[in-house]
Amino acid sequence: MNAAPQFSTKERILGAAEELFAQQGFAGTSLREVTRRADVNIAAVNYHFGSKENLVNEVFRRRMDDMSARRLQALHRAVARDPSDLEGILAAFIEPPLALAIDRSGSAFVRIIARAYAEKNDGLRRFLSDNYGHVLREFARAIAVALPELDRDDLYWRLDFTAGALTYAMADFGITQRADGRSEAAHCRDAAQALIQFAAAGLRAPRTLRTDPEQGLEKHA
Amino acid sequence: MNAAPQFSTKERILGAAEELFAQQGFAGTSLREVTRRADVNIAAVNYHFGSKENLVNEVFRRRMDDMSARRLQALHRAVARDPSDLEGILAAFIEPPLALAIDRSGSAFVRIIARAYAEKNDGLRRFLSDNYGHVLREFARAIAVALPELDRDDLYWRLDFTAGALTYAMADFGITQRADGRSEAAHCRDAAQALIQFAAAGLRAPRTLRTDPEQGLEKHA
DNA sequence: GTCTATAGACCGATAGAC
DNA sequence: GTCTATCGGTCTATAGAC
Repeated sequence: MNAAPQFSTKERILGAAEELFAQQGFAGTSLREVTRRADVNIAAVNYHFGSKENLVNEVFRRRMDDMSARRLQALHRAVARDPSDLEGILAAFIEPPLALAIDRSGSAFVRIIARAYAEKNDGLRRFLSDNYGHVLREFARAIAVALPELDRDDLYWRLDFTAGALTYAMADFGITQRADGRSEAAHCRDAAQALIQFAAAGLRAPRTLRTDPEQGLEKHA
Repeated sequence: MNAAPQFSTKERILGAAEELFAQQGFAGTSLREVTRRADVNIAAVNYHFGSKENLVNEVFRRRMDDMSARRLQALHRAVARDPSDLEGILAAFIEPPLALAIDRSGSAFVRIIARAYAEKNDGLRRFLSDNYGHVLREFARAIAVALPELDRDDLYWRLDFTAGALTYAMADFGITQRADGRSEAAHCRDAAQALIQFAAAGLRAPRTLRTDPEQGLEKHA
């Protein structure tokens, strides 16, 4: 279960931190646990990363840079092929993170992403928004081109819904369980296919009618 | 910012815990912070709740019982009116939590739900599944009746996606910001309307075609 | 770069007086 | 039911030897 010893101290710390953060969250994981699993001295983490917060950021950077590049590359390929191919755009958004989930080395990371969204007030969220917000904005632009009739508010809402569904599916929450005969890889492909189908239909839905500001949800208690 | 002093010690602890858990997570919040904000003695939390874990459970129970009852009541009303009214079923699922988000007293709680889904390995998840899992199963049954053509796997996937989108929207992650002129209540109604429209279209999408197990997502590195 | 040792603070939980 | 005081343990971070 421990990180392989042929990697550098720094790499071993990153790997151990990724697994533990995925299992227990950031606040719920101590540096002592991390260094114990990585089989390095407790002082090494401060030598290599300076602080726990910076270690968290570096755990993200190691995977996110690659994942964002894969998403944008797939997006540009899909748009060059056919700018109105909504399914192609969605596949570019959805498949790279789910492909990462197949790897043993990346499966912990996708659960970390879900945790990051729940840890709302951290510097981590600013770090993610600053460093990777442009990816989401580029997808929003491509979808606006593919669906020119789509209302701007609906576009943003629905892109958020898609991201939420993806995050949720990646973290394998929920009631859908992998069938016994189906491999992990096949399960992820099923998820990607199902989500592309679901999100494409949702994005193509008729414009949402806004209710009168006076009425609507009943406020209770 | 502190809880009003006319409430009992127990209520004040619950209220303070709810706000802090929403902001900082469960592991990230200490009982000392909770009792400081509630303006009660540190020993009171163990007297009234026994342990931190049990306090977490009670924070949930206080809101979840009511929310689940509202969801099921709305579901039964919608199904009695028209068993094929998918939008009505979805409204029964989506509106009670978003209505809770409007209340000042409940807005922290909806963010806690998102945290609960991210805190994967706790007893909390078992607690939620044991106590409230039947609600989700009842919605699955109603949707299966409303959409008899819908494939069983697709139903479960798409219900998960809807729950993920709802969780994400409630916690106001994502890029959709409330417009300056729009009230919090109107914003929540917008979210509910947009999500019902999105999820209904997604659920009505054609059956997802499963790929051949041999091909699919490229496994990388 | 890696170690030991420790500072300085905070944690959850409890005992026991009132 | 509420308080003070405290136990035994944890934590992040750092100083300084090697």
